[in-house]
Parts: sequence; C-alpha cells; structure tokens
Amino acid sequence: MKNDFNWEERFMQTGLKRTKQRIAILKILQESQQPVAAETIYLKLKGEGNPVNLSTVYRALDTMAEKKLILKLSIVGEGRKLFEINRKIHKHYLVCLRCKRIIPIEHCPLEEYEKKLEKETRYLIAGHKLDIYGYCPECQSHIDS
Amino acid sequence: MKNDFNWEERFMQTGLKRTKQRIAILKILQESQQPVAAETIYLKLKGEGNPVNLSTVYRALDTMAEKKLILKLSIVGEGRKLFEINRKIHKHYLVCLRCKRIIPIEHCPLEEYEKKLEKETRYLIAGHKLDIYGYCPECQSHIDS
DNA sequence: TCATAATTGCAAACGAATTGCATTTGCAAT
DNA sequence: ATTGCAAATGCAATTCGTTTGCAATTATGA
Repeated sequence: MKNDFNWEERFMQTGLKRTKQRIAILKILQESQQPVAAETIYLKLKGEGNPVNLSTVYRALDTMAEKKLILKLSIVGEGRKLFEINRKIHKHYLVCLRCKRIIPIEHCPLEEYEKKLEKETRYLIAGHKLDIYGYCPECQSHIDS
Repeated sequence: MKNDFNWEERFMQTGLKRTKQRIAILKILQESQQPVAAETIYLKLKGEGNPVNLSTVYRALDTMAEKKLILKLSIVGEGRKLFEINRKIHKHYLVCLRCKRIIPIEHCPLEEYEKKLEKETRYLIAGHKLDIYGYCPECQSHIDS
C-alpha cells in the first residue's frame, strides 16, 4: 500500500474549501493501512491535540466521499461505516472474522459474470459489492473464541 | 419463488417455543416475495390486528436467524437489516438502486475463485457476500430521478 | 396440574449518524 | 489589505434502528 496518493491536487479539483479539519482527516486516512471509522478519526485527532468535532468529521467524510476523494465502506460484521482514501482501484475485501483485519483484493473475479447477468436479467448493472470473510493465518488456531 | 417451505417441521427441531408471535412472523416472511425489515413486519402485524411488540419482533427474528430458520441480510443502500425465510439455497441479490426491488440470483460465480484465494492468502475462507446493483428494466428509463 | 425456564411487553437506553442554528472561516472580488 | 458571503464548523439536541432490564405471562415436560 504505497503512499503515492496526491490528494492536494485532487482536492483542488473538487471545489471544496481547504480547511484544516479536512486536511487533518485526509492525512489520517492516508496514513492508515486499514479502513477507519469516523469515531476513530475523531479520537485520533483529539489525541493529537487537534480536536475536530465529531459531526464535522462525519460531514467532512460524507462530502469528501461524495466528491470521490474517499470511499465509504460497509463491511461484514462491522456496525459502523468505514472510510479509506480512494485510490481509484476497484477492489474487494477479505475480512478476518476474528481479528477484523482487512486485506484488499485487487483482482476482481466478476467482470465477465456481470455481462452475462446483464443479458439474462435485462438489468442495467451499475456495480457490485463483494466481501469475502474467513480467518487469517494467525487466527485459525483459535477459531473457537 | 415457491411456497414449499415447511417451517412447522424445521421449527420443531430448533427447540424454540412455538409462540403465536413467532408463528405470525414466520407466516409474514413466508408470504413475502422480498426480504423484509423488522419494522415492516411489526406494522403488518399491527395492521392485521395481531400486534406484536417491536422488540419481540426483533428478538424473534434474531433467535430464528440464530437457528438458521431465517436469514438476516445487509443490503446495499438499505440502512436496516432485512429478513427472509431460509430456503437453504446459497444466493446473491441483484438490487435495483431506484425502486429497491431485489431479485435473487441462485447461481454463485465464486465457488472456483474462493479456492484459488485460499491458496494465495492462506486465509481460511468461511463465506462471502456478493450484492450486485443496477437498474431494473422499468427503472432504466428514468435513471435521473 | 404444576414447576420452571423461555418468551413477551413496556419503557428506557443504546450506538451511529444527522440536524438546526449561531458562529467562524476560506476565498474571490474589490 | 479589506470586504462580502457562501461554505464549513462547533455544539447541543435529535433521529433512526436496534437492544436491554425487568416484571409479568406463557409454552412445554414432569
């Protein structure tokens, strides 16, 4: 997961105001290896001594997701929405049901299939969401707990 | 979607008490062509003159889902959980983004792929969730609204 | 019929997210 | 630099879907 995401530039193109809150939030998303919840961002910022109001965090995340700067994810077994920088790579997630670790899968096994389905159902297919879940190597030894 | 689901029998095997509330809820699920929200069930029962407390509805749905009599679904673009009778057929959902109509897809395009992924990632794969979304034939003409 | 655990109804509480409103801010035009 | 103003923020209150504690009721097996 390279840090090659230049949001400064993309941010400009959105027409959104460049506020310190939004910058701070983007920085956190950029540094995170995993998708993050709004509250986590809120707590991290508070911890750093740059508190940003929780509703501002929610609003910032939503507007930035609207502008496609970031992605808003619903993940299996996670009540809250998670957010991550939009690197514009179509991907899927493999989620560990025990430790909740998420690994991104960049190859999509469904491209072919969608075309077939379009013909069969006459739906115009706009997208799909695939999550795969299971147990990561470390967690396999204690699946009970 | 045939009505060949004999819950009477399966219900017995669960060890759950056969209460009129649970029976009423199951009947609604059985009659519904679409996955249903807890509140919808609650309102329908109230409308029929057999009111069942909303928290009872939630509890009944949860225990019956635990016993695998029914399925609890998280659907793209739907805030609430939806429930349906468990006909024990592994399936996916094709959801219309405009009218929210859901059509079930009974062929799973991922069986092969999961095996491959298990080898590559060393995760033990327990399952997956695939939703496909787009616009149904009727809604394609007014995608704007 | 009785005993008992499971289930229910009700009201209160919950976590996540959203909203109204007064204040502050970024930024374009002067 | 100064101004004007829409956009963004902070705060508190509110929403929505769901869950919980508890006392009263009910299904089931002895």
